[in-house]
Amino acid sequence: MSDPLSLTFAALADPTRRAILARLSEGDATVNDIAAPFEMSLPAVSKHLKVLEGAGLITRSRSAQWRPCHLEAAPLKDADGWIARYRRFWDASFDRLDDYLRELQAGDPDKKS
Amino acid sequence: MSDPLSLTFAALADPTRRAILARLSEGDATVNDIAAPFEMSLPAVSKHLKVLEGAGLITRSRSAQWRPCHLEAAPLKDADGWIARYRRFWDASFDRLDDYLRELQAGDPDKKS
DNA sequence: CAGTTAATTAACTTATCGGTTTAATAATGC
DNA sequence: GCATTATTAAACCGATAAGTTAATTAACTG
Repeated sequence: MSDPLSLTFAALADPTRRAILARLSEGDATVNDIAAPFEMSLPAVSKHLKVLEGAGLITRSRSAQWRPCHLEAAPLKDADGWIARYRRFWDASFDRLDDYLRELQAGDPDKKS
Repeated sequence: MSDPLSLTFAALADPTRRAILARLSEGDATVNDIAAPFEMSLPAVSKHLKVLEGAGLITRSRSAQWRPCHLEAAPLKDADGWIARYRRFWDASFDRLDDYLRELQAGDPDKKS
């Protein structure tokens, strides 16, 4: 029933899940590794991972008895795309034209750095 | 109990509330104006507005018996700031240096946060 | 095989969410 | 004062969220 963007924002609306994504931004990790810093049970962390997976923010592979988690940024890109339309409200340098140009750049696969 | 960022993402995790913000991005509006496009009761919309207000995404003033709603983008800026750290994962043109330069550009013009 | 480690599932509790209908508050206009 | 309009509050409901503990699955190891 929930659209992808709602799933993404809902997944991000929890500090534990945001911390998990931050951890994964430094590299893949197993469930136990991910759970270690948190003062909650392993099943609780497992549920958070399920929410993140449901939102497409992580994927899980299998390696023996471990299930390494991997960050998937595509939904974050979509969330960013939604927020981008409001940038002009907080940043004077992003007026409508700038915003349009930025979206062009973001959507263009050629790499001009 | 919820931190501001969680409140913001939770508020965005509903298509009705996102549509309300989109409407307000075109100008202030009263509750009835906001509710008109939706197939739900007025109290339901009023509750959504309360959630948005609780997240700091809107403010409400009073003008006679109307309560015009106004978009407040500051929490969106914070949400964007959180997501920004992941930009390098989906956009090759935003490597760490580009990201740093972007934040400089975004942070300089108005220093009100 | 038995034992250990990794992770998930099941069952349950408590709280919050998103909606409803009905009632109340607040301001305007006659 | 009384009716009308705008908005919120109260009470309620079903579904979902976030956590727990206990049990289960899955894979490795001696």
